[in-house]
Amino acid sequence: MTDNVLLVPPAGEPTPDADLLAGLNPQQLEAVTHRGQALLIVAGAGSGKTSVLTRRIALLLRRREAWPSQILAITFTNKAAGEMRERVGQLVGDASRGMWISTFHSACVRILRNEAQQFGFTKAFTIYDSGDSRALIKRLVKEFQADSYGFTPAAVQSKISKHKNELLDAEGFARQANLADPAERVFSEVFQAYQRELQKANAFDFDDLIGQTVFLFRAFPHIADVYRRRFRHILVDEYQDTNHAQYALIHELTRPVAGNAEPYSAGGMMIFEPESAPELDGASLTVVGDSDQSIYAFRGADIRNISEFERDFPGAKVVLLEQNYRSSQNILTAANAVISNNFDRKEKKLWSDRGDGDKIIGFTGYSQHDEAQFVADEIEAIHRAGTPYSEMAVFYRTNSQSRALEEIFIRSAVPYKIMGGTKFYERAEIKDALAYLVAVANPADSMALRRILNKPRRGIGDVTETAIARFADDQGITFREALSRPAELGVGPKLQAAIAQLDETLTAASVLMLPPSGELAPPTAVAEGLTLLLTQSGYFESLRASRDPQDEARLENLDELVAVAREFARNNPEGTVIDFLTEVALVSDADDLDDSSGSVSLMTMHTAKGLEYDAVFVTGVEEDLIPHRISAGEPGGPQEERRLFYVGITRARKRLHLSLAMTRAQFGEISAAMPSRFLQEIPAHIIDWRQSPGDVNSRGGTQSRALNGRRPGGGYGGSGGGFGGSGSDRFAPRELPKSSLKPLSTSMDRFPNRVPAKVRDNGDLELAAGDRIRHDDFGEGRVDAVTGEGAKRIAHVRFDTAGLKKLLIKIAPIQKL
DNA sequence: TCCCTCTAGTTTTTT
DNA sequence: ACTAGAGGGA
Repeated sequence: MTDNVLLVPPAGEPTPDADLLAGLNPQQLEAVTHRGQALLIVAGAGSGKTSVLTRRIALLLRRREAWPSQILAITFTNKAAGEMRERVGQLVGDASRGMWISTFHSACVRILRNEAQQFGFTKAFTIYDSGDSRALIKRLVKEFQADSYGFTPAAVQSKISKHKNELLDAEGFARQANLADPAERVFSEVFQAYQRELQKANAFDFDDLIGQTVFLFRAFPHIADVYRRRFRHILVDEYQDTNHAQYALIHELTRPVAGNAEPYSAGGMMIFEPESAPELDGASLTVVGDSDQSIYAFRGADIRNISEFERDFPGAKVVLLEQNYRSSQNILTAANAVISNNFDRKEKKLWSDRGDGDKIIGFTGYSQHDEAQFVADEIEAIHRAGTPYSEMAVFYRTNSQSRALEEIFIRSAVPYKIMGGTKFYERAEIKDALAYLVAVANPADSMALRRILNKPRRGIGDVTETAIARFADDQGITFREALSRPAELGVGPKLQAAIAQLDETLTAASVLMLPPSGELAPPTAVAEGLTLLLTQSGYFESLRASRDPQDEARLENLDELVAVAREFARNNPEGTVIDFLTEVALVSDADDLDDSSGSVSLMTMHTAKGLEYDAVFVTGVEEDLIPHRISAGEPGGPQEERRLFYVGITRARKRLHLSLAMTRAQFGEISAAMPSRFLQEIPAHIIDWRQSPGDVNSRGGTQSRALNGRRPGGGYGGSGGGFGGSGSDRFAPRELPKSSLKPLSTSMDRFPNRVPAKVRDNGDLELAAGDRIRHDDFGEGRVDAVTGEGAKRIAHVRFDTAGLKKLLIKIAPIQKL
């Protein structure tokens, strides 16, 4: 550690801090100014917790209660960390430099890089993302024939992850495992082999980053003490989503420091203690959270961490923030009504003084595309009324739901951006390129080497790969070292040449990116090294020569990656390959949100946590989706789903739309969907149904199972819920027309907005203002105007019946008349 | 070793 | 509906 490690804050006149306390309500004020060992801020959605957290930090700095280097703030995403850093910076300026504001994972990486050599790793360790560890586990499952015990790689991976989150490592598991059970024994073997491979590859998986840090602290108390002395104020955001390992980490860090320390070395730096060092109190801990927003139990988050905080930290102060500054009252009423159905929760009611606001808008589509069309139309209408696209978001439960939305958005020329889904860094070509970098930065990582061995095609297959691995084993050298001795591998001359070529390429890149000790690589080294690797390996060339049209996009993606590397160099002039790889490994979906892009954001409700928008669309509000089918069987599942829905609702500032479809295609099959039970938990009078489930039922002529199964004894409109139609259209079961008994398939043909699987291409169809056109779904209309260029030309069409629409000329199902 | 065809599983959420 | 992976043939 190179930063200041002062124990006593510097003396000095406190700077006026009235601005930091201005505009806070009494509870917020308390949360900002309370001083003590432990503080729990129970912050309902939209209650200004980020503001409270940043002001609390700013006040500590402004009043000279702490050096920046004594502050550790943990957030859930890198984006949240960046935002917090910026906001603290705005309040106190340069004084904010030197703070650690990061995610659990980033903070642990930083610690591990300092201390890795203490337990058999090097500073250059790599981080395996889930895909990497899955690949490794897959190999091991095969090797140990664990599949014959019913273990899939996915199952093994999640089991290992669960244990690690509980701080049970491979050895620990083996010690307490029931070895009489062959399945358990084979799992234990795979677990141990997995851990050995990681260690051999000088790599950590995501869970290890946290778990190994805790083990490090427990095994080497003097190292832990370094960090305990350093961090005097620890703040944790989204505390309800911490898992056991993270909880343990916080506990380790907030432990008091024992006296009489010996001189010791840490992070390569000698630190001397006076003989009779006084015992030091544990760091002051502030956690912020809301158990109603706990949505990560599936990955080990333990709600008890927050619900039992007061027991864990006796004397803790608890502050409750209930006033909501984000949403209008109707939205909050809906949110409160929904969440109050969860039993076993502390009563908490959000309230707002901003008035009722608009009603919640409901819509039921015939199909998912119909639903998507409603969303697109509504977005256009709101946009025309003056709300920028970037202030709108569409949420869904599962990533696969984004497809239908995307198809309709493209056709309707709604600018959108999908967060998550197939992530940039998970694309095969990007992973390949990164594997090249890893192969240089961390030669111990044979996984990376195996990945690039035959990319591009070099004629190196399974047989040759095994030969290399065996040679390495026999000689007691690494996989990487084996590559530099091709002649001894016992493979043909062609293969020898190919291997030698790869070896040369890696060596050349290594010279460029990792100059001999002491020397600093130039900032551009990473981008240049990457280009060199991809060029000299023939990777670029093979893509360019390919006839596969997708390879063009892959080339573009790689260009993008090189650009990312350049950008990284600009922001981190001293950043190494390792730093670059670390950053890339730890970015998440929520991180690359670009608010200035002028696009509507599409994302899962999980990704939406912590964000807010003027207008929010929660789509697919159906049984089996939210709550998701799989959650039904899990203890606490439906309750967690309800919290997830609650999170979705509370993201909206002014306008909330809840939509669903009568039918939904999944696995290529169309099936009927039922309205979600959560819909009925919202008071009927605050929902304005543009088209209620009842409307669709009677008008569309489908006898929907959706409504059959749901009818409570007293019919709809009973206590506190139900699907009121808009006005006179109110749904009444007895009004169902006879035609409603038609088979589903017949009426299905009439469902509007079916989207063909293949994208249509109108070539360079020319349209001008005044032209008449016909659209497959919307009928005839007149072109008002044409905007945009080339493939992105957009026709603004006034349809005779369907009204104003924007269409992407190239792909819209239209004909000129 | 590569390429083609067939099959099976997929879609819960993620640092 | 789609895709990754397996398996068989060149």
